[in-house]
Amino acid sequence: MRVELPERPRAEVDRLEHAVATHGGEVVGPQNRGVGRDHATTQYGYDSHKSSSLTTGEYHRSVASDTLAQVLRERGLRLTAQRQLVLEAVYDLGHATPDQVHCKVAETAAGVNISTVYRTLELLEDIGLVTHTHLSHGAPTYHAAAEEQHVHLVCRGCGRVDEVQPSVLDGVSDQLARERGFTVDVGHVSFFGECRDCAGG
Amino acid sequence: MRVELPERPRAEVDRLEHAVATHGGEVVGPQNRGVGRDHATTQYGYDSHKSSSLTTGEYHRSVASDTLAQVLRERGLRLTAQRQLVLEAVYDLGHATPDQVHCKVAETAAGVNISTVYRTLELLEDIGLVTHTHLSHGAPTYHAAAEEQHVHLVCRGCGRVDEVQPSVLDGVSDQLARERGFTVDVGHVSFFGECRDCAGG
DNA sequence: ATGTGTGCAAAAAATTTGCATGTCC
DNA sequence: GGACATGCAAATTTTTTGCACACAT
Repeated sequence: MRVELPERPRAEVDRLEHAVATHGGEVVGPQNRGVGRDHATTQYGYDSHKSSSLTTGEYHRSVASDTLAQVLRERGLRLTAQRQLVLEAVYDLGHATPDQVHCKVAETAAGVNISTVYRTLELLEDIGLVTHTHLSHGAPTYHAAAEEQHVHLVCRGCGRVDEVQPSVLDGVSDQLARERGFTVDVGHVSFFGECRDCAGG
Repeated sequence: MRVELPERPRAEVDRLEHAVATHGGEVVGPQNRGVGRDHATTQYGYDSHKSSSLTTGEYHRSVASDTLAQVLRERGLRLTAQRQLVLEAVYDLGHATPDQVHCKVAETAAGVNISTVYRTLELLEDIGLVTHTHLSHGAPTYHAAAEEQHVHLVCRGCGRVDEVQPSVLDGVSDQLARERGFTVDVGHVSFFGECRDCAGG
């Protein structure tokens, strides 16, 4: 199922190169470039998926690229294609497990390793660009540490994750602050329940 | 660190026996009872920890025993010492990972297997006696599916989990129901943030 | 040029499953 | 007595880590 890096996808690479604002060489496709397959394992590869409509993902992405580059530079860290791809994936997916992020990234760059995804998610969280929560079951899900915070509505029926303005919590958070001295982090609230569609059934 | 089943702890076993309302034989301490240690692995064992003050845990526990026995019977399932111990552990711990539950159970019955804990937690959740959520980081935490539901206040600073009446959500849940048709499960809400003590620092 | 990041493989941790045996009803 | 649970071990799955090599700066 993996792509062998037959060719580099222009659109994607171009954007990356631009974002990195660097030399004109190869941005991605690291090790063993020319090597056929020395030891059976697949190396870096590309694929030409990725539809480019002007989704909110797109918007976030470009903003993110700048922010990412900037924040990394500040901390003496490096901007790599993998890091950008992981960040984009998180923005695109909205809420995703490390594994889902990996799959998403793999659509574009098949060779990116899962451990890199883990390491990168951790880094991005450190930096403050993404956060992780635990929606419903199992694995942790990562999502953008959006400037505009939102409250999650997780449906137990269909698993959909919807969002609403954190302002719905104004009353509650005031009350909790007053009565308990507890400051609610409204950017990390999830309500579980049943959505309209599932309730109808 | 494991206890070898030198003797059975009276207090605990008594309660179990009573709850099970069964014969007067051994309630716990299954396989290899008399066997010294045939194959290196520790078998069932007991310990005499467990302080018995009248905590809310105690209260929950007795109520739970009845409920558990009853619900199990209804579904043609069996009441076992393991199941009771796991349930008690969940009540006592408040919020705990499968591993923590296992440790707690092990304080009383050292031989209970971790896989039994997993299986039992799943069963208890099925039955509706416990629920699991994902507080802050890492692993899932199980807690009693209390009759009186409550909202969790999880402090990111000290990790403390406080609880408040779900009534604080009345406004929000009404609003969400009206505007989004989303029915909030108020028994499973967690707010993350900073508690009074940590905010002071 | 050089220190950082990545892929890879293996280790560690967490969770699940099959099976033989023991036990609840 | 018979079905159901449990312990145990092994299989899976998820996450972490050590290392050598490549690459961003």
